[in-house]
Amino acid sequence: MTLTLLTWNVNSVRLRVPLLAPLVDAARPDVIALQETKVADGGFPLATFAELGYGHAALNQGARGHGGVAILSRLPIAHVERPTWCDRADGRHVYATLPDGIEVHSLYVPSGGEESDPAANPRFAHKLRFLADVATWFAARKRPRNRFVLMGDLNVAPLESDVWSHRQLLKVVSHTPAEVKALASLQRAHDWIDAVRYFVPADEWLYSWWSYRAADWAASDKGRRLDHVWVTPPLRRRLRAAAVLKDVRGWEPASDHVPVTVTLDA
DNA sequence: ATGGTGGATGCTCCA
Repeated sequence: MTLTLLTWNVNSVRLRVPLLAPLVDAARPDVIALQETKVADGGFPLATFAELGYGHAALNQGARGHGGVAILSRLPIAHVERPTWCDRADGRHVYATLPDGIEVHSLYVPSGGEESDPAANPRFAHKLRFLADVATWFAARKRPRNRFVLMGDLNVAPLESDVWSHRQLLKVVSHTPAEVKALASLQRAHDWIDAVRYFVPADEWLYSWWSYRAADWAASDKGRRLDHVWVTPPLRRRLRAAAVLKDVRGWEPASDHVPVTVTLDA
């Protein structure tokens, strides 16, 4: 028995409905975490997910037309929470507990705008504060036996091999030293294990996002690994597989992010 | 140095 978890920034869940059945066929996830659903809770395509076998849902809609996160599950979920961060109810976090006690999180970190100076760019300041506040919260909840999975668009590519050019992206929001440091603090806050890099060595390039602005995303291959699955130490020995579903970037109509999966021994 | 695309909304913001 295994438990497969999938995270995907869908960039509008309604537009991605035609891709859901083929994705489920390809990845067979038990739990799906979505970000950037861009839909009010009343408009969420719950029936589509139910038909595919995901009859359990936890939603946190975003501001009108933006943000929004969700968890869809084959298994019952309980204890659903929808934290707000930085005093903004903008639908960036939802979490719930599976029947075996694993707590799964779907998190959408602010992208941070263009300018990489927090004094000049309030969006970047918000991103850094968001990461720091989430880190403080997880540190306060830390218990040695916690079995947590944190999935989502963390909007930071931490390793040199997580971007197409470390040197050229040092001042580009998503790979600046300030963000990488903030993400590292979040990772330390609960001793999170990067479940994808657990299987893919740090000297191998790995991306989960390719800009819409490239004429040919596959040919230029200027990607970044912004989407992550982390687990707490009690789940380490249950890690069985991880995958970044790069092909999905070519499925039309495409999101600019691809799904990432991690499989645990159950 | 610049502009490039896409999504939701409604004549612009966000990523």
